[in-house]
Order: sequence, then structure tokens, then C-alpha cells
Amino acid sequence: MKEEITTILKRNSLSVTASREKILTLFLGQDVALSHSDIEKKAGEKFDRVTVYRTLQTFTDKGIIHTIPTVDNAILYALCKDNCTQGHHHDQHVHFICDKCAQTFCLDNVVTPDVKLPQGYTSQQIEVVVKGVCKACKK
Amino acid sequence: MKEEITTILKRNSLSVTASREKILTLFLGQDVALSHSDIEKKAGEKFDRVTVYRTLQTFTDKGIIHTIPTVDNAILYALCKDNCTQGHHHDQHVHFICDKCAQTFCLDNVVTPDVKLPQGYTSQQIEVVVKGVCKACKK
DNA sequence: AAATAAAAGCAACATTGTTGCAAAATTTAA
DNA sequence: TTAAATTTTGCAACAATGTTGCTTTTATTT
Ligand SMILES: [Mn+2]
Ligand SMILES: [Mn+2]
Ligand SMILES: [Zn+2]
Ligand SMILES: [Zn+2]
Repeated sequence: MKEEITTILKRNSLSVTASREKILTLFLGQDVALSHSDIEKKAGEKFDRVTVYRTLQTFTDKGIIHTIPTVDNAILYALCKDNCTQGHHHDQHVHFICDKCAQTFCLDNVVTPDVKLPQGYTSQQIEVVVKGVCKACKK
Repeated sequence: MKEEITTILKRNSLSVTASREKILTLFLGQDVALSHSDIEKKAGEKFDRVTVYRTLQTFTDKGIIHTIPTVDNAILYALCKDNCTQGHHHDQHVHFICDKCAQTFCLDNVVTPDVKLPQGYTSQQIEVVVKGVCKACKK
């Protein structure tokens, strides 16, 4: 895993630092989206809050992670699984928020549906967030 | 308009106060979504910030307005046009954010598309936010 | 008009996010 | 391998946003 992380960072011409390794480990270790405060907690007191902000910004810029909109004013971040690059994300997948466990998942295989807009509107990007009960919680 | 506002408030068993009238006026006066800070600015220095927070919360609870998720950590609020009620919103419409004018619109006539989820997931609510160029900006 | 109920304002505080700059760590070049 | 150059980090100070308890004011009911 350590190797994978180095590869990702190098590929994006980022220096390999402790905080970047740690934060990337968190994302690779599970498949749910994380908020800034999740990361701040899980990364422990090892890193400054500012560093976390800057790291998430850098990763987003580089296309290593992407953001997920929520109604409750908390940006979520998740790993990009497609080959997103600097300034060019193409995660056209649906996101799912579970009402029971409150976790957010990338449904990488569920492609964003098309939307028929009224005359005059041009679509550039479509975000779809579904709320409901996830697979694990349904049982 | 003043009359309409009173009707709305009474219907929701809310007392008619200056701040509620003012904030509701802002929503009725145009068809774009407003952020908390938009409202704070437009409502002027007349009201305390806390009052604005509480009013938006109350209106949302009652189903007078609804929230719109955005990727940049700024909740937007817009009038409910359906007959939403306490604890029961049903604004199943698409939202549109214009990249040029940065305004957000409710596309009340564009119904949220269905999404086919993987086995085991249950959908309860679907949020669709489209980014692009709006009618006015296209010209 | 008085009593009751509800909302507003204020203060104090918590959380979240931003910026400039010096110190530390990483990368590059010698 | 070491020194220089570059990048990143941590710190401090600050700004913006959001929350809570309590008192005063305003609106509604009797
Ligand atoms: Mn995703
Ligand atoms: Mn809407
Ligand atoms: Zn769940
Ligand atoms: Zn526009």
C-alpha cells in the first residue's frame, strides 16, 4: 500500500510527505466518503488543521479525490477511481447517503442519468445524490 | 403581496413578525435561490444574524422553503412551490446552477429522473443538481 | 386591556475556513 | 553524499459561520 501511495503522489508530481501519505491511506483503507472533520479526527493530532485543508485542496485539484455535495453544509471527499487528472474530473457516478448509518458511498457503477432541460439551458455537469438505506443496513 | 405573506405564515401557524415578512418577501420577489449570507445582506442590518438562522430553520421545517445542496459548502434556500408541509417536502425537481451568473434556479417542471440502484439499496429521495449555462446567460 | 405565548436580540462561545510567514522537510543538482 | 533550491508544514492571527441560554420585546389570545 505504501508503494501504491508513493506511486499516486509521484504521478501527480507531489512530494511524498507524512501527511499526504496518512490522508491517502485513510481514503484507500475504506470505500466511504470522508468529511474534513472525519479526516481531522482519524489523522489524529499528528497534523495541523491547515495542513489537512491544504492537502484536500491539492488532492482535489490533482484529481486524486473528488467532492460530494450534501444538504447539511459538510463537503465530503472520496477517491477518484477513474483516471481523473488535474482540472479534469470525470466521475460521472451517483452518490448514495444512507439514512441509517449516515455513510456516503460512491456508486461507481451507477452512471449519472441524463436530464432533459428546458429550452435555452446547457448542461455541463450533473450531480446526483440519492438518500435511502444502504445494502449493509437493509439486512 | 403583504397579504399573501400573512396567509402563508398563518397557514403554518406562525406569528406574523417583521423578520419573517421581510425574509419571505425576498423569496417571493425573485425566482433564484438564496444563501444565508445573501439573505443577511439583503435583509439589511435590520435583523440579528441569529434571527435569520432561526427563521430559515423554521421555514424549512414548515415546508415553506427547501434547501439545495452545493459543492462549495453553502446551503441555498428556495421557495417550495408544491404544497409541502411540516416534515414532508416533495420538491422532486431539478436544480440548476449557472456557471456564468452563479445563480441557482429551481427547474420546477423538470422532474427528478429515476436512478437504478444496485441490488440491496433502497432509494428514499433523489437530489439532482445540474451545472451549466442558464437561459439568460446563453444569449 | 391584561395575560399568555412566541419570537427577537444580545452575549458568549464553538466550529470552520483563510492567509502570511518562518521553520522544517523533501527534492534536485552538484 | 552533500549542498542548494524548492516545497510543504506548523503556527499565529484572523474572518466567517453557526449554536445556545437567557432577557426583553412583540404578537396572539382571552
Ligand atoms: Mn464519488
Ligand atoms: Mn427547488
Ligand atoms: Zn447504511
Ligand atoms: Zn446564468
